[in-house]
Amino acid sequence: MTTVDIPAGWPATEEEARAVQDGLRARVVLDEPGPPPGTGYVTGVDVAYDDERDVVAAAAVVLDAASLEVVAEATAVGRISFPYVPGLLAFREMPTVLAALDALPRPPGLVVCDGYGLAHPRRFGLASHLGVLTGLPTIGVAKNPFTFTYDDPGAPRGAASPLLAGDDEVGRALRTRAGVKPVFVSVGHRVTLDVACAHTLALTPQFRLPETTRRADSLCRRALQEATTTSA
DNA sequence: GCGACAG
DNA sequence: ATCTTGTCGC
Repeated sequence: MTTVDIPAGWPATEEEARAVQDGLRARVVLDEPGPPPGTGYVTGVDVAYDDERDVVAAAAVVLDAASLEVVAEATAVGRISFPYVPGLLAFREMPTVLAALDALPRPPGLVVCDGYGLAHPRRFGLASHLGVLTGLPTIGVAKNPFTFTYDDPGAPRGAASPLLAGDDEVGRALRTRAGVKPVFVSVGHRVTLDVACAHTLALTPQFRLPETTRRADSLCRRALQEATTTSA
């Protein structure tokens, strides 16, 4: 497990953070299909917080895309780098997530984020942000529709409907388990929405949320517990 | 101006 | 995100 410092020059205000998003947004690549689902590696990243102690823990878990077995994992802990502000989540998670990815013993392949990519007030959610900073293909799979609207997809697994920001399709509500609340998929970087949804379905053979985020979620919680329980 | 709002 | 055990149900 590695320890991270907040990068020098990290945005300190909402205004600065929004300016960073506006400056980076043009670097998002949307015309690449992305890695084919079911092959290579897929990595889940997630973060857990202890606001009381100002501690954040991130985890990156690499799965074999075909078997969904864990082949590598890494964690990082640091100080909370930004308050939670809807639309600025990336500034809260990025430094620690980047450190966890760096600590991985092998390339991550496609990265699956817990949150949004293109589906964002300025079309630059944390998945897009992470993709631009790392150059990796990324997607976002969120548990809530945020400020967007959608028609409920049909009940069967695989059913989907557009996630809308006004008239723009910024993502998709995707049913990963029959009769269960859908997840909300959006493109991050270097992946197509169709491919992002295909990956999401490949990663949810049994549960609503992708195996990648389930694995990363439990790992970062353990890392946080350890960092909080252990002295120092 | 007020409320809602990824994690 | 986080506070939080057992319990109802497939």
